[in-house]
Amino acid sequence: MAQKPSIPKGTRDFSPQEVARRNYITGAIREQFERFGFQPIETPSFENYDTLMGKYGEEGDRLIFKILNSGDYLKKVDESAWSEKDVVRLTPQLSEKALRYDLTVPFARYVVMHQNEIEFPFKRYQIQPVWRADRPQRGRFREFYQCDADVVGAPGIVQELEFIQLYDRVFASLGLEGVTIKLNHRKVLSGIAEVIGAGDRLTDFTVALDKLDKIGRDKVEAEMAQKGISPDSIRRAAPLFEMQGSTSEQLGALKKLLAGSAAGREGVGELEEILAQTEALGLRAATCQLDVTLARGLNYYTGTIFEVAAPEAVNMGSIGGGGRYDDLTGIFGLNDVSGVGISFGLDRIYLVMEELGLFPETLDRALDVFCINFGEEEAREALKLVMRLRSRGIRADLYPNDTKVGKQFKYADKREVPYVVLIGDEELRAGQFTVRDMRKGEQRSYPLEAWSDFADSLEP
RNA sequence: GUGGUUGUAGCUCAGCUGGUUAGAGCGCUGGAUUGUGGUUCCAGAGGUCGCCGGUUCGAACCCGGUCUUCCACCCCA
Repeated sequence: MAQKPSIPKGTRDFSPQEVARRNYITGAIREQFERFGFQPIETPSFENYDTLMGKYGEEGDRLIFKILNSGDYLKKVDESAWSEKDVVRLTPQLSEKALRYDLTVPFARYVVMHQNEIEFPFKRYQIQPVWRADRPQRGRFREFYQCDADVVGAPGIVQELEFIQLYDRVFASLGLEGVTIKLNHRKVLSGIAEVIGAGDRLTDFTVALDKLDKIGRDKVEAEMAQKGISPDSIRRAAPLFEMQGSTSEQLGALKKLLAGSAAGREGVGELEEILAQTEALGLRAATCQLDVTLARGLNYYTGTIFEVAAPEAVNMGSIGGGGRYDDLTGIFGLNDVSGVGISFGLDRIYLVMEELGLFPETLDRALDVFCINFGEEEAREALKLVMRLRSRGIRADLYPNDTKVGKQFKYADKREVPYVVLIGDEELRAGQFTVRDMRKGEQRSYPLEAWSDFADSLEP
């Protein structure tokens, strides 16, 4: 090892403990996904360059990891692009593949490619890593996992209700309380822009509005003005900044503001219905609330928009998000297929759970029974016992060689093994094995042939 | 992509205005205890001070570059 090895910026190794904890989270998510009727699919870690580029906006294109062509990758480069250092023209000549940036676009591609084999409505889930060439921060990595569930071919608001329930059940099963599911509607946003006379500035308007709780009203108004939204429009948007009170009060204010917009009225109507029915169904761990400043993923969402905020006690951005897109597969040539979906951010949920101390201690235990090795003859008997216990589904192991007993115990202690079995020459002569309960510090013996009594005594 | 920040033993961190042999706690190894971990006591090992270059008689410390960490933007899970 000439140099210290390292891993790329924004990537991580995962220890056994971390993998156990990550599996605990994905296990809970997977279980609920399946319980709600979703089926798993997987897609390649890299896609064709053209499949991904242009799907996430200009910012997204910048953050996509491009894969350099193999072989003589300069062969196809055209001279003028090269001499002008024109990156936009050059990149597609150097790269024909790119790393998956999210799970939604590959899913849309999948649906289009397999449309004749799929039963619609198609409910799929997908738990895979994605890559972004972003600058890392806490809870922001260049390689991270998304856990997505989407439905295509299912119009109407039943799916929206289902997704709120799904979010809630996952967080409830993880013991993660206090998360907030924020809800908004693309048509509400475009309706507002329309009625205040900023319909042509929808994106600038919503991007600025999104920052309201972060930078405050004055700065939001300043940003809107700076983006070319007229003072009159900003003045007419005033009710938005003053929205307070109960959900029904907010909905009332929205309805009033949006009276002149058909799309806006439709959006408010859907939100009202979703909120009312969610109220009726009830939630276990999360709360659901209307948030008109929520403006994510404008590039493709066309209906409901979701974002999940971590509990307030934890400083972490969103731990999930999603929404409805009426025509996502349209970009791949399949029109009029409606989709709606949500995503869980595994890596961020991990950080939140760690900070709140929500991981069960039993996750750190990889062995139930551990046998001390006293030598060849004793080890043969121990191995026989180990195999019997394993056949009963008990995680059992034998120390590989007969080093000092103290050292073997220390190893068992570090591994947090609850039961240590001793088969030394004393036990061998008596035809017994001794079990030490490491937590209680008590020991008892069983006849060798009564191993199943011991197995029965272990908690399932 | 912009601005800032961090890096010293396996881990968490000290290290004065630049001064000779870089420290602590925890962990690790051995012993007290050759069939008993988690407590205690004793001893020991372990460091190109992120990396490259510069200033200086002399650099962990100052300067430049680079990598990394974290933070604020941008954006987002």
